[in-house]
Amino acid sequence: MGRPARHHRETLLESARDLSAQHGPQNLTIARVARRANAPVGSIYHRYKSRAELLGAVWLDLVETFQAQFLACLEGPDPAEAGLASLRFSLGWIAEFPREARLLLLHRREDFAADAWPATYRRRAQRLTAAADRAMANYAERLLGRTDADAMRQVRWLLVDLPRSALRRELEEGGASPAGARELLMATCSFALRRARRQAA
Amino acid sequence: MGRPARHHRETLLESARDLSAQHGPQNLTIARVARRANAPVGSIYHRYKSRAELLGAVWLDLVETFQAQFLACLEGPDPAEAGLASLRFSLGWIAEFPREARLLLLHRREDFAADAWPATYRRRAQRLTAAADRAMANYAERLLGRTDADAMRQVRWLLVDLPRSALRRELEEGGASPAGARELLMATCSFALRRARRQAA
DNA sequence: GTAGTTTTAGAATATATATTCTAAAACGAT
DNA sequence: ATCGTTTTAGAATATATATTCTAAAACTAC
Repeated sequence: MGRPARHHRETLLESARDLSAQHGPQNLTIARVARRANAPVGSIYHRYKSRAELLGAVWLDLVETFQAQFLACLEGPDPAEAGLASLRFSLGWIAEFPREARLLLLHRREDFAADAWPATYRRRAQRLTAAADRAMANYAERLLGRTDADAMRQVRWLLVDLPRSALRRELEEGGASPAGARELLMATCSFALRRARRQAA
Repeated sequence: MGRPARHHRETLLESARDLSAQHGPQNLTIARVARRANAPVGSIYHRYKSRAELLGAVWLDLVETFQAQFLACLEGPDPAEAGLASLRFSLGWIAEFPREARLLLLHRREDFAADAWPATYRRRAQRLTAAADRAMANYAERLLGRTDADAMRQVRWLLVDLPRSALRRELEEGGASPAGARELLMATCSFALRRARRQAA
């Protein structure tokens, strides 16, 4: 069976995730991961073919678990209410996993060396965007009754960008938002969703 | 007077700005700037002490000119209307200077090597944030009648983050937003500003 | 023309970091 | 115990890029 492993994929991934959250994925170095995990660099390359693959694993793992739950929120019967549910889910998620949230909200896919990913990772990423596109189109059809470019854009803004703008600041400032700020966010999203639907009708 | 200069601060800065907008400031290399400007690297170091100083000049120039105009929009008599005016200004600005807008919207100050800036640059940056803080506090007082942490947060979200969420997508998708998306943005911001004021009263 | 100055020009150097490589350790099976 | 295998361990290598350095060019003033 060979020499027993002291350093496993999962623990190395955790070190990489923590360090990426702390210093940003661009500044992740293999040497740092090694130091944090008390592992030699050789062991890291034994588990991951390259830095790009390690960073890709961080990103894909995170996005796959987050996105699945996020999109599930959109399935509710009333689209406007479902949109708010997805926002509530996000708020809860970043409270529960602040480190992971930093990674998703404060950095972009390219910061995780996406242009050097192996083919399998590219396929995983494509599946993610395909699933998101499907869900967005489905949601657009239900909220606005159409799925043209304009509709997709509105939906993406309503569900992704608008909430993200508030969550970002929540993270950068540290603690959870005060009551007033959160109320304002919810009310605004609620208004925007209902107005979009009203205009469509 | 010495040998006449073929490469001036300003033209080198332009090259750096264009390349940063195209490939991201993190990926700006001195060699690339040299090639783009048809200048030897020595001439670049003759004008700028370091890569950090060059990137800092890109960022500071941009933010100083943008922020001054942006904050001026907030001076109007009716705070809610002034907030919308600042949004209109931003929309016009990114239509007029799409390359520069990429830099401001898609990247953060740290991406411009802010941690290695010389003291003079740090001071310029401090002046910028001080001016922004003053303007935000002043605006918060006018819109909400208070300037505590909660109020500041709401104002920052209303004036900065919320608009930015839409402008970001506008840039990433290329062309200007379709009519529906822009209407939705304006209506939402208008609602949010007025609701914040209403709640405060 | 000579001296002084600024700028060009790009080669040489330094440094950081990803990646590879060699040797040995630690196990199971025979 | 020996062999085959997996993993550790970290030194050696490769590469990219910022920065420095030396020489010369191109001007002005005298």
